[in-house]
Amino acid sequence: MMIRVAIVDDKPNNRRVITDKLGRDDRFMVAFEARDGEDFLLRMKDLAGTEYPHVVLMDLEMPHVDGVTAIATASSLYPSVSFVVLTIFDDDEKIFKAIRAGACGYLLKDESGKVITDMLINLRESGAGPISPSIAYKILQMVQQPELVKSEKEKQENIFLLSDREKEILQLLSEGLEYKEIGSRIFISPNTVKKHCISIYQKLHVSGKAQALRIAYTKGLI
Amino acid sequence: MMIRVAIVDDKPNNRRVITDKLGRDDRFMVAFEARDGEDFLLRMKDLAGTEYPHVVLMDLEMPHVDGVTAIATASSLYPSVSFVVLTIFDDDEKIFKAIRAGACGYLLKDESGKVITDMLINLRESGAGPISPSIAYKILQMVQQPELVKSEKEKQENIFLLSDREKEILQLLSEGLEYKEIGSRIFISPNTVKKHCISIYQKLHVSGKAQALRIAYTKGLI
DNA sequence: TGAAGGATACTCCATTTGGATAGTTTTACA
DNA sequence: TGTAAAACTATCCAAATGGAGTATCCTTCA
Repeated sequence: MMIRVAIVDDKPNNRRVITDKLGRDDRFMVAFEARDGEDFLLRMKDLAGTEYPHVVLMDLEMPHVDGVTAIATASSLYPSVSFVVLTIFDDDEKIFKAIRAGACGYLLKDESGKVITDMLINLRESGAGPISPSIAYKILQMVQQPELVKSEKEKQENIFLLSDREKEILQLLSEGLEYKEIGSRIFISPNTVKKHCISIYQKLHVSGKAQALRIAYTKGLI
Repeated sequence: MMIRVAIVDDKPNNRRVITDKLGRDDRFMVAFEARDGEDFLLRMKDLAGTEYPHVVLMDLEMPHVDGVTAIATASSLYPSVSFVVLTIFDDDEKIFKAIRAGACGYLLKDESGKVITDMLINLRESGAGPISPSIAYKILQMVQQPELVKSEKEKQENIFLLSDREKEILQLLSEGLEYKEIGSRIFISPNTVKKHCISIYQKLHVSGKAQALRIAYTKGLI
């Protein structure tokens, strides 16, 4: 059975390129094209359940109703339809919003025709949504650090007026090295390492390794 | 420059297969092999920073110390090293745990040699971790169902199987208190505090306060 | 030119820590 | 109710740590 595909993109040229890529493969047929999210939702309303596309290739930035909104609406109304983002945008926020809206795949437009068709066939056979490798890695990072997006915690590296050497020692200290290990790593005497450590503790107004490391971690010194 | 790869798998035959796959490509060299997580952590300790592998291909189910624990420990201790899971397991929980532990990629063993080498080259060039397509889709679903991720989020804190008492001690240790101070704070003997600390170090597979605190901070244990 | 601060190196000393070993009590669970 | 796990206590020893003091060499800057 042929896979019915709908294409939603505001650029006629983009739609034509995708249609051509799929047209060379007789496992696909383009059910319809839409120029934006609103157009897509209206066309879906006119279809009977048996005419729904299996897959919708959806651009993101479009007039009237954008891709994320269209996916959020349509994935609820038509749960049997798979929504795959096909766009040039690869920033974290768009990826995140599209997935949360209900996209089951995310492809970049620079993927080759064969990669796209292969992944769509696989979607049909195994249910696994198609995802471009670079997008997959960004999604992995979202799982890795859920509250990451508030990046850019200002490194106040110099409020304690540590010298370069002292910052270097502090870094090595945080890696769990002992005086003698640090010494041999940067070619100075363990005694000197200790002297640096004591200076660091004084500048940080702490007494001991653990407290110094606490400040280092929480203030972003390392 | 060649990419140094370490291979961690308890089956000698698996290690040989991977070594062979990489051996045909002169962009790679196998830095060392290890038979389990414990073996891997011990071998890493003996290396100088310049000898660290760029990438570690890690199986998950292994005796002594499993892959997730090894990644959790080593990704804190050696932040410059990339950890890629290479396994036959594709169940959600293993994937989730490995990613949260610090894996930057997840490959299935049935990937061809070329796919693996291509993705490792790409990791080197773009920093994007290699992810098998079917795994990528499962990760996407994790983002889609945040409550699932959230309920398992607490497990992150327990991948090292610290007891409540040990977590309490670790918390106090991070505040820079000494054994006797911790003891009087929670009304136990300093000797007991020390015993707990040593147990913590064993469970975290580290030797010393600084390394334990590093893992505690970077893995969100405190 | 001379003061100030950084980096280096050393000594002496008391304290803290890591590691091993060997127990007892308490708690949890099957 | 028995057993396993966790929590607690204790002691010994070698190593690492922190604290203080002293000293030389170098660069920077007023």
